[in-house]
Amino acid sequence: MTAPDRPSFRVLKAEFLRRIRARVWEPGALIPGEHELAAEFGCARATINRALTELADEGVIERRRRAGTRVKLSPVRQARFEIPIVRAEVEATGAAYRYALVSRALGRAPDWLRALRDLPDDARMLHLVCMHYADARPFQHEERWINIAAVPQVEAADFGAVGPNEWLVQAVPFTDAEIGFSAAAADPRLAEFLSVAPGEPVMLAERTTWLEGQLVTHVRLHFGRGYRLTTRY
Amino acid sequence: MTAPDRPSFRVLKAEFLRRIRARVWEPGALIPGEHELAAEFGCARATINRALTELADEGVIERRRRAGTRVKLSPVRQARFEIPIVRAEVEATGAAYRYALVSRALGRAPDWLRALRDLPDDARMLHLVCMHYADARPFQHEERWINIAAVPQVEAADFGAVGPNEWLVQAVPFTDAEIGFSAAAADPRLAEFLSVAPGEPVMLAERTTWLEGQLVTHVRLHFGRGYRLTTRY
DNA sequence: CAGTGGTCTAGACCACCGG
DNA sequence: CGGTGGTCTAGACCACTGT
Repeated sequence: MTAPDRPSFRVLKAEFLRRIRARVWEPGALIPGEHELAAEFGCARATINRALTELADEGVIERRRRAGTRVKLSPVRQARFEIPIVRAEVEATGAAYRYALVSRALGRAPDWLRALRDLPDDARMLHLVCMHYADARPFQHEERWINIAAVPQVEAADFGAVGPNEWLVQAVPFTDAEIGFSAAAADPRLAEFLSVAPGEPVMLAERTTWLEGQLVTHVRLHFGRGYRLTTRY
Repeated sequence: MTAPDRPSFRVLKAEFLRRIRARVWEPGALIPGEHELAAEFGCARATINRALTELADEGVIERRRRAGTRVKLSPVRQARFEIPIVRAEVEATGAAYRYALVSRALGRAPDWLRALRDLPDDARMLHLVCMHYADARPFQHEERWINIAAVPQVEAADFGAVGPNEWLVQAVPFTDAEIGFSAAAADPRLAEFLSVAPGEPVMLAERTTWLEGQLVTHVRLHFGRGYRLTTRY
């Protein structure tokens, strides 16, 4: 007989998951408290807590003070997608990345954007349109507004060589963001940029980012044919 | 003067993020070790560790034993999307959920699926087509294959009342999964199901799930007009 | 108001890995 | 080899909330 080691939190997580899968702990049921589990496994409560906290974070169980821990009835599965900068995304496919600036203009925020993000009437924005290519193939069309009040130094950047995405990442890193993906039809202008047929379906990502509550940028990204957002979970 | 409280790990996370944003800790640079930070903030090393571990988990910093902790050069931002079951997704919008089975048939796996997921030639599958509605509006068209070898009891289910998604979640919970989103054009048959124009862009999700390495199910989900996958991060 | 989970501590041991 | 982060412990205090 080998004396069983004290279990690590990974072992505990796996065991708890096994019990849930095996219906030892049924959906909706209360599972034993942390003290009880610590006694059962002969480990510290903190170790049990770490395992359960991570399972809760993953959406498998639900924990509430006083009420205890329950197996979720309908587990909310979560998928994590990495949102890299375009250059990295293109280069990861083995293709050469090329960037081109289409237009650059200063002006007021368009009405829809002011309404969407609650901007002042006179908010000055830098409006950029650019293209990203994988080898010679159009990869992504980018239309972006940057809030000059939030990033004053952007006026000095010309974006001829470096794309606004990369520029912003190094100038204003680690912002809060909201992103949405949908399917859109390529209008004739966009179709030409992306070398697709007019009306062809393309993936559209819209992202807004803030720093300390102030809008930094809003961008509409249309992807070329065949783009697929994928992950395991 | 009030004596400053010992900082919580949340406070520490915020402070570390502030230092990174403010370039006190520059991209690529080594940050102080845990012992040093614990001394600076007058708290336990475990508290520092929790804050840094979470930041590493979020892709902001990179940690390696012996080498220390560095601010990531190109932060890989991650977005988390919740993947609920259809019923919950529809009901969350305030609409009434309705489900309808279109067809149910036993047979072999189609060639493309056998090739895609490396199934044996004679793998027997249950093929299902069904629709999900939000009030009277088509919400999602579902075409699914279920591996009978993995879920033998599926042969007894008729799916007239309960959709295969919900049935599987309660029969085979917590599987591994791969999911991909793309934009597709509605073919005439699909367009009719979804009440969209033929050729209109719709979001397509393809998901494959396994249990202990064995394929459980593969499903193609086409969403109705206006579907949007969205999150903050 | 009592019992649950959430957090922190001070210390310890150890795996890893760069020099 | 030695210093870093990774993990665990035994205990403590506390916030929250169901009864």
